Order: sequence, then structure tokens, then C-alpha cells
Amino acid sequence: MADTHTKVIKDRWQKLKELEAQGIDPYPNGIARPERIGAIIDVYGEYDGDALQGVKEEFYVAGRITGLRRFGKAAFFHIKDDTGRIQVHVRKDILGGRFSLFKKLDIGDIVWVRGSLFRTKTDELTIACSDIGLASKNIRPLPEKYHGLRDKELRYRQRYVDLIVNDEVKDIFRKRAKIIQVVRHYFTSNGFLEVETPMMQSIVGGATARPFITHHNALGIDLYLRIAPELYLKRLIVGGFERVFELNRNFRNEGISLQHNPEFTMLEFYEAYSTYEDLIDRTEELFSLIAKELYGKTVITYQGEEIDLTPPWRRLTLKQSLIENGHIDEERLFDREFLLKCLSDHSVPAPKGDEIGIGKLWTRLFDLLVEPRLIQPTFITHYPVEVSPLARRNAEDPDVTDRFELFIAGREIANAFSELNDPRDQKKRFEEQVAKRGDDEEIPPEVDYDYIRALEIGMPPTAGEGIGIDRLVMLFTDSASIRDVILFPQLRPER
RNA sequence: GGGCCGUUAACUCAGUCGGUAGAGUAUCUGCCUUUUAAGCAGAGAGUCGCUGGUUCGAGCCCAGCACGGCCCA
Repeated sequence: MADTHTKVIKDRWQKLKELEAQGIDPYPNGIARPERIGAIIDVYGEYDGDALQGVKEEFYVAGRITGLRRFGKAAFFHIKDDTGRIQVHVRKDILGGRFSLFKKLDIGDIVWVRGSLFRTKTDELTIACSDIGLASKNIRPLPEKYHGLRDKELRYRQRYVDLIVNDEVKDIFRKRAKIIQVVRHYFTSNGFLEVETPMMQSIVGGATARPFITHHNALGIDLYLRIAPELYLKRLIVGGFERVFELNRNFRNEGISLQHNPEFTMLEFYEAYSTYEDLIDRTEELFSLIAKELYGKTVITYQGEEIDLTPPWRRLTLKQSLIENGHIDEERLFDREFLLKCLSDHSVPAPKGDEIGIGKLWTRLFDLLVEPRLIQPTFITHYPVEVSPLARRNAEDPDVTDRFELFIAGREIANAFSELNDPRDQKKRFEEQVAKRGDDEEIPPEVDYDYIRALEIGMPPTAGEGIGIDRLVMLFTDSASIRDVILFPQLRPER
């Protein structure tokens, strides 16, 4: 594919040679910095034809040629930069000798244009071109002007083309940047310190997921790409940074799907002297703030569903949700055989491991029966200890933890808990986890004793939360696939 | 990992019953000084994803593989 030499491409190479023969550099250096098209439209967008006649100024813009319409001795085209697009009118009688250069230009070329503003018969704001020059020659033609680039594979592999021809793609990534900006501002302005912790770790931890393994030659050791920053961020809480957050990449060596990319962006934040219930407030505050910044309101639409992010949001325990949304009889919630049968009735394989606890069965059933139905924002609380190895036990019921997961549009989007800071309990849970691991590659193969040592130094009562940024961006940009919110999603290499 | 669907010109897509490849856009040539999916006339452009099989004959049927999409796990 990379070597295709079609007629069009050959023609363009030929034109490039002809331009060079005329002394025109197809890739010149030192083009004067242009004005931004968006800024011109902001000022003159409302001027009518008469008003524009009073504007004597010449404008100077640069961008890519799209939609070229030639008329022999004249032409119209649009020139598009990062801020907008504007029509340009070219006339042979005005351009003179430059017109022969213009005749060699193509759709897709990047040019600079100088000229004054006027309105056409159809009342479109247009630059009357007095001078034009080449800034960068296009060799490969752009996709068809009406349908654009539809092939999803090509859109992901050649995102640079997708961005040029599909305007809504740029909009999604601008919104992504905006969301990250709002998140960062929210935390820094609330006294959180932004930190960066290791992505290459010698012991994995902080989540259950299969890691990528790499090798450090000089140290002669294997390292894991992190699946979560959690244990390092809590070491910082021990160290006295009482409010920290990290907004960065995690890596999980698992399948690729509409909701999973092997590398993805995670926000984790930890706050000393707060509980998971305080984080419920922060979460509601943060999400409604993002909605307001992006759309000016707290009701958004996702895949045809109206989602109301106005606080407060619904809260219920995992157990309640299984009864209310999963329609499981309360008396049978501890009936292991019944729960296993429920799973097999839906052809879901039983969880891995020798001793399948009630907790794992509950979360498995939850994923099946409840999660898809949680369209409006819902906090699910009181997860069993068995599935929450880093969370503090609930004071009233030591079998469950002070934890919530947040679900919106049928998907998990955040996970938070009051942190387990008792080194005895933590050590015991780690050791049991490793002992029961078997060949489950999602469980860390060894105990992080340095983390236990840190807890022995003493971690204040703390709560922490993780929010999947890609899923957050999907929600706020109405995107069905995670690939639509990651600029270069992982694909098999092109052959 | 399993199921279903897709892969035809640079792009978007047709392709009937198995009979030797089509359109629009883009490109090239000619005409054209207010168009905007400009228009009119003409031309060129294809390893029909790959490999094998069936057949007198395969874009079409069969098998395997590759890549992608969707669903399930």
C-alpha cells in the first residue's frame, strides 16, 4: 500500500518537478507566520458587502486547499487551517504571472494567500486573492470530497487523513483536551499535587490485570509496564503529600474491544483524611463541572440516551442492586449453588480459582444482570472484601469494604475506596492472594513487601479513586468506541 | 478464543444466473471570470485482500489464511 504509484500520484510528482524547474521550492522554509482564519471570521464574519468595502486591509492566511472549483481564467477554493476555513477567489487578471503557478496547484496542497475581503453573490465571506504561494506540495490525493474517508481501518491507521477530511474528529480531540484541562484544574485548585510515578515496575500491583513484560538490560531484570499507579501514589501519602493525583497511561495485556485499548489513560487521586463518601461528592462535582464546561448544562446525550449528571446521584449497595435490578431473591443471595446456576443459565463460565467465594459470584452476576441497566449515574457501594484487596473494611460489616464503583450508560467509569492502611490486614490479603493465584496471570505473582513497609511507617486515613479518562471522554463526546477517542488506537501492523 | 459480516480504481460504492470489470468523486485534455457535491464534452486509471480448489470458464461457488468491523466470551 505504501508503495502504490497511481496515475494521480505520478502526475503530482511531475507537477512538483515542473514547479522546481520554474524555481519554485515545493517545500519552502521561512513562510511568514499567517493570521488565523478563525480570528478573521470572528471579526468580519458579520460584515456585509458594503461594510467589507470599507475594510482596506489585506489579509494573509495559510492552509490546505479543499474544494477547488476552476473556471478557466478564474477559480474558487476553500483554504482550511486549524481554526476554520474561508473561501478564496482567484482571477487571472488580478494574479497576472502568478496565475500559472496557481494552475499547477492541487486539492490538498498547503498554500499561503494574500488578499482583501468581499462577499460573493451567494453572500459568502471570501478573500479576493492578490497573491498566492506554495507552502507544501501534496502528492497523495485526499479522499472523495462528499463521502470523505469512511473505512474505519484507514481512518485509524491514517489518522492524519481522517483529521483533515472528517471535521468531527478534530472536535472530539479538542473536547478530550478540554476535559483533561478541566480535570487538572479541578484537582490543582483543590490543593492536589500532580505527580508522576513509575510506569516500569518490578512488582505489579494496584489492579487485577495481565501486565506487559519488558526487560532492562543493564540491570538484567524483567520489568512490568504498570497496570495501575495506585501503590506508588499511596506511598506518597505515607510520605506526607496529602493530596496527590496522576493523569497518565496504564498498560494491560488484554483483549482489544470497543472499551479496551492496551494502553489507556487513567486518572487516580488520593486524599488523606477523607473517606469514599467524600469522594462521592468530588465525583459528582467533577462530572457536573465537565458537563457545564463543555455543554453549559448537566444533562447530556449518550448514544440516544439522555443522561442526567445533576447531583446527587443514586446510591445503592451491591447487594441491593442484585435484588432490585438483578431480580435475585434476597434469601438466595448466599446460596452458592443457585448463584452458579444463574451464571451457567446465561452461559457465563464460573470464575477462575479453586475457592470461588460469594463475592466473586456477586460481581460476576452484577456484570451480567445489573451493569448494563445502570444508565443514569449510579454509585454501587459495599463491595465484598474478596474482590477489594486494597480497600478498608466497613466498620459495621467486616465482610464488605468502604468502596464504590460508578456506573454511567451501563459502564464502569470510576472505582474508589477508603484505603486499607492496616499493614497486618494488607499483608495477609496480599499473601492469601498470591497463595491462591495458581496460574492466573491477572494476579500479581509476588507480594509487594515494600508497600507493606510503607504502611508500617503509617498512612493516614485516606480515600482514593481511579477514573478511566478514555471512557470519560467517550461519555462526553457521545462516542461508541474507545478508538474514536484515542488518536492512534492499537491495530495489528499493516503488511 | 467463538460466531456473523466485510475486503472490487486513489476515495465512496454497484456488480443480476458463474460468461472475461462498472458508476460517482479525484486525475488528465478541451471550453468556461461569482462557484461551492460548479457545469459541459472527451480520456486514462484494476494483482476484484492472499493462496489453493471446483469448473470449458470464478469478482461471484468451496477451503485455508491475512486484515478490519460488529456481537459473544
